[in-house]
Amino acid sequence: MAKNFIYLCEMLLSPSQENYLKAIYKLEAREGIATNQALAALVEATPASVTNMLRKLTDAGFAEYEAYQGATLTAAGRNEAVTLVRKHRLWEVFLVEKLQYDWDAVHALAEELEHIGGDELINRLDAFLDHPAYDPHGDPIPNAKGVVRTRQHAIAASDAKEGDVFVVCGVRDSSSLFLQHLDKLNIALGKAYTLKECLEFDRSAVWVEQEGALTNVSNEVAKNVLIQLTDE
Amino acid sequence: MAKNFIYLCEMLLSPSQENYLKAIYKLEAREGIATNQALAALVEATPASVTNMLRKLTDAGFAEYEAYQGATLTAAGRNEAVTLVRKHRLWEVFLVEKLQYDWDAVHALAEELEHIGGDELINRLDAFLDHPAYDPHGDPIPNAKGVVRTRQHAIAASDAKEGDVFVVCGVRDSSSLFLQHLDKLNIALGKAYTLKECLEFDRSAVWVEQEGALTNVSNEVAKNVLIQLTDE
DNA sequence: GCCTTTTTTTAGTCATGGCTAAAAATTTTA
DNA sequence: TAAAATTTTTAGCCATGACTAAAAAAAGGC
Repeated sequence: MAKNFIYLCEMLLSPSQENYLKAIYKLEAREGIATNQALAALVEATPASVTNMLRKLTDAGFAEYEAYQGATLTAAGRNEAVTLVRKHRLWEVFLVEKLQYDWDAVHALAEELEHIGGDELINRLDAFLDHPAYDPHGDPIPNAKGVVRTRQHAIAASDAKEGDVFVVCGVRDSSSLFLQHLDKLNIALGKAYTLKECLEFDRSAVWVEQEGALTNVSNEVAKNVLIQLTDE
Repeated sequence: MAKNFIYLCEMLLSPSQENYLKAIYKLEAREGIATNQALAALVEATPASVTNMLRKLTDAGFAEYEAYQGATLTAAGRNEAVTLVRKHRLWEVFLVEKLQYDWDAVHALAEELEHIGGDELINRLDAFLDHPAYDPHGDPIPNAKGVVRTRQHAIAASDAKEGDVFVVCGVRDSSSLFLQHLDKLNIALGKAYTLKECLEFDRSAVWVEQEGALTNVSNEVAKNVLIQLTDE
């Protein structure tokens, strides 16, 4: 009877555990493997705390963990992580679209909100927001089944060539500092530009808006802006 | 310098601490004094845990607490508690109005959401919802300054007399069980009725809807339904 | 292949917020 | 007013999730 209970009762994760799963998920995507140290940096804890938590997540069946080999997610763990990403991004859409927050101010709040409630809440929020495909930073929102559609044809703006016509569709850096810098440059998601000129000296570039306004974009900025080339 | 920091840095409360403040607030309103035992029941903990927490809240300046005398809130504590009530009720409005939840299903979620974020978030939510005055259960929502407008002229339906015409404006019991029972009786906030007959035998009553439908309402139900008598 | 450096783990602590069981204080009853 | 019942507190314990400092393991340099 007690054994049955274990099977019937869905495993509950603490917010802290959820953050670790999300961190492993991000690192798997970024560098293939989640080292102890990288995890410590992401969750803002010490490596010792990470070891401790990884053991728990492994015991609970959400991660695979071999000493000195780094962590990977199990199917269950990946599922949790994707759901968290979904929740995070949907709340960001809500905060920007409905509560009129600036795109650079929503991360911390979404980080709190993503731990609330279960599938019911998030699916209702999704419907209320009209099933958005992207969050305010251009990142794709996993659907209710956990499928993440990867952004097609997106490249870093630093890889564009003179004469290219493109639309800004995402950012690599979602920090408030970077996003506010884009605001100052008048660069926003969905805007179209033509790359007028690449300057060899500092690898910066001159972008032309459709209305003719010129923007000088440093290579450091361009590396963190994602674009889609358009046909013409 | 360190001393200044204390003055400048707003005191942060844990979710658990916030729940205690809310509980004291409710008990103060309901019975004037918050006994240790009543608090234990409300926050679902043991009296020993309550003693423990009350000492912390007293040290932090949010409650006054004399051994064996029960707890009261300080101005700071009351302020926190009212803000929590405001957050709770605004989230309930959001869940019912925007996410189409049933009124009997929102309490637990609002209980989680009320601990998220600060004034900025809740004031934006308030504006988004168009500054609602009442939550889905008819309870008044404190404004941004912490002013709670008490419901005027509300009485228990069990105090109505034969021939009285009234509008349902609130409930005393927000449990899912009771609210679903009201659903079955077709009783909802804002609906108008005439009290056709009081039955002496079991103190139940017959209500007539404007469209003529009859509802038999037990005294137990009537005691938990709040109404406003209308002129005619 | 050994020595140094880096990474990870162990061991021991701490704060939070619970718990139980027993003791103490208060209130009620007779 | 004294005994009984209730309420509150104390004392000691537990789990979670952090931390530090030291030990151990792995990786790199030569």
